[in-house]
Amino acid sequence: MKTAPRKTADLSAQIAQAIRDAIVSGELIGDARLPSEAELSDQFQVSRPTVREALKRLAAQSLIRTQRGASGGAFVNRLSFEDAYSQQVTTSTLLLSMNAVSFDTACEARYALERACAPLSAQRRTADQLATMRAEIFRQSQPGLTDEAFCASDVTFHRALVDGAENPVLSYQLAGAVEAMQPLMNMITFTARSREAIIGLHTRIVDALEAQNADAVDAALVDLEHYTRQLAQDVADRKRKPA
Amino acid sequence: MKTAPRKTADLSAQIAQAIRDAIVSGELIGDARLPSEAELSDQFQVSRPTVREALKRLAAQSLIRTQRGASGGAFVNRLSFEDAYSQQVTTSTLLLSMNAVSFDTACEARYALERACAPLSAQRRTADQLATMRAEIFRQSQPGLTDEAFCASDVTFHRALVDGAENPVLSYQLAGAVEAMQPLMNMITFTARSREAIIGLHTRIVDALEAQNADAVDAALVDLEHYTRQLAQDVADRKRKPA
DNA sequence: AATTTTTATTTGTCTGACATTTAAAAGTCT
DNA sequence: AGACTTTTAAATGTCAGACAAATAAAAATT
Repeated sequence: MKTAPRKTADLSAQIAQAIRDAIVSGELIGDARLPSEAELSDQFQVSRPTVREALKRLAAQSLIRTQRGASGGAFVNRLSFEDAYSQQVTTSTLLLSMNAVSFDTACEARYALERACAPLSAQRRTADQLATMRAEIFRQSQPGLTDEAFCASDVTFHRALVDGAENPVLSYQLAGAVEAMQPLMNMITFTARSREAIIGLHTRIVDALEAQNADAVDAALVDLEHYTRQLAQDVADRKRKPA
Repeated sequence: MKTAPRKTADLSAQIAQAIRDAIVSGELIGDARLPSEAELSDQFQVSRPTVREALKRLAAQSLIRTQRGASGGAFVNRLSFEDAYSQQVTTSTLLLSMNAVSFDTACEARYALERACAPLSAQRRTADQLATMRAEIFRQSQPGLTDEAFCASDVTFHRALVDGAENPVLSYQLAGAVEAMQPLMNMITFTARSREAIIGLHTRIVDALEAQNADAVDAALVDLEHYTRQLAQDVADRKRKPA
């Protein structure tokens, strides 16, 4: 019999967890300096390399940063929205690419979340954000644009839509959903006609936002979702039964 | 003049990034075995401790796992929803606690996202999820429940609501928004009367879900958001001008 | 007083060793 | 031959001690 897996974690993992707990519980406040590696070795009764492995684990999560030199050391990071945002994007991207999430599932999630932002965006969008969106629409209408560039512009457009809600927590949460879709979107080849259709829907969205008409934004997003899923469906069909 | 900050990253960070890129780009596929630490030392021309620090960084992001023993080594992790989920929760929790996000901002984001799930949940919720929600409502009605236990039950209730959408990507994205709010919610003291009101709203939500009435779910969520924000407002007022 | 030099501290990196775990190979017995 | 035990080799985990490099503070110099 194997009595419980006995998951004795590595020392470095244990130490990382102990420090992480201290940070999460507020025992170690932002910008506080941790003891030096030598002191931590003493405290935890392990060697310095082991302590260092623990610290690198925390650094990988943006929980601490390190500085060399006198009065240097490891400091508790005041997690910025940017840091959290980029972590969110890489995690989401990997999750979508490695877990074989269907395009429909990802797409459904993305548009459900985006529609959640729409009413707030319609209410609060700034002139600046409207300008960004119109600029991206213009870019999307340029002939000779690669599919990748079209997708990248699409991401920028939708990020502006999300940012319009003027809620950093929403922007952060949505970052993953929107950007992680990009690799999936890149599998679609956009014909001139489909680009035109998307640009038309984007224009409807901006116009509705400018008019602060939340219902119209929602309706346009619903149409855009359907159209996007239809495009993906066509790609799948064509693959199954090529010309 | 300082020409560009010259952020020469640590060797371990560079190596971690190189391997990360290989994973993200699909060059290293899931469950693939990385070269041994000794081989990596050779390839990157650094010492083994440096390689190990790099590997620990990747392990902290659940990108790899390591196994000791003969045919052991570092393997590319097939990122599971659970892993991504827990990372999402810790990042979100830290972000909310360290960035002094206002209760209103967090609450607005949370309910906006939850309402995004509501229509899908109303359509797809299983009997199992409804039962979970009703069980939590019953637990919430028990007298003598601590505020913390009440909050925890609240989280379980809302997670069931989100899971009802039967979209793992949505569940993953929402995990952070819902669970990260818990520390903020814990600052609220729930009177018998406010608990009763919340339980009433929860019941409205479950009933509407059971009836597959999306609009009614949405309306109940709107009411719940307003009520929650009112409670937080009361706490803030009471603190400013105590009895 | 301002500038330069020195010094001490701390992280970054290396070398080499040993401990521990684990799967596979080799050996042994029935 | 087949099942069991023992040995072995490969890999990660951990340690100790050293030196390099960066950096801020202290000391010395102009």
